[in-house]
Amino acid sequence: MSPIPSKAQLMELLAHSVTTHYADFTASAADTGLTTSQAKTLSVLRSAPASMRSLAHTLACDASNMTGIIDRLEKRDLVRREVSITDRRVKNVALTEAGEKVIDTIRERMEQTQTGLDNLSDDERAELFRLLTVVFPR
Amino acid sequence: MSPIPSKAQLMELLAHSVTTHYADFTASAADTGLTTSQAKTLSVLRSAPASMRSLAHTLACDASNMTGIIDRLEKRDLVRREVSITDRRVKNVALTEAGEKVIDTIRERMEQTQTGLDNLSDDERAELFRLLTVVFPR
DNA sequence: TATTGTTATACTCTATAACTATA
DNA sequence: TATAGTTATAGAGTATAACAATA
Repeated sequence: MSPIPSKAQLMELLAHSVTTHYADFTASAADTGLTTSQAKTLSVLRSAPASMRSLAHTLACDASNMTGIIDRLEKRDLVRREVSITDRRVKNVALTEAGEKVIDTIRERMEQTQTGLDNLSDDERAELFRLLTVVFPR
Repeated sequence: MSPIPSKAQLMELLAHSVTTHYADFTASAADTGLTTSQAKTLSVLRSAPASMRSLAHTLACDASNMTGIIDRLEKRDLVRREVSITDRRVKNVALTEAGEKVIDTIRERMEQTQTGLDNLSDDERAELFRLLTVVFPR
């Protein structure tokens, strides 16, 4: 039997995993000339457009920060602002086609880079998925 | 049997775990008036003093960044610079007693915050530890 | 009155390049 | 000459506070 790791040991390993994963994502984003925050924003928008306010909430930053981030993405034609029809105060941010391509490219690189997952069997993947869901419930 | 998650699903969950863990650490650090980079630096120094150069390497940032980070920590008496005896170009950075207290406090809060780990049995902890080691080898 | 987005401000992090003092 | 640390610089992220437009 393998020894039972202490909470501290698991935290340390998780922190290491976090750092590794984070570094991979940052590197993939940097390859396309994007910062981490910009890439995260595109990633959130990949599933659906979102208002400035909800973007700030999802990315866990102040709403005032989104203005600059979206400004820079819009300047590169990766996103566009659209005034909401139902509430003219709201601006919905949507990916352009170029924006979709960029985030898809980053995601593909991530899949190729993170080869550690390829070391797991199907059963092990399912188990890791389950355990992480327990530790980090959504 | 549980369904086998796709690589993309696992990546997404890992990203979520990353974000959660990162947010917890950032919040714990902020409670003591520290930024993430500052808290990480204290964490690295908790085990042993280190030169500016090796700190930059460990924290994966340019050496020039360490000057400012250590300046701010030193201004608050959390660390101190000591010129190396063997090589007078080198400055070893060490935690002060106050610095030790601060990082220990942050770590204690992290342990209390991350209750998700408490949801796992001993066997599950051991298995999560093993799987993460395979995915993120050191 | 409350909310959405923006602006202004100040601080921190980040990389690059040039500098100094040592080796 | 090579290396360790610093400085100068510029761009980006961050929070706070105040503001205009809209609800």
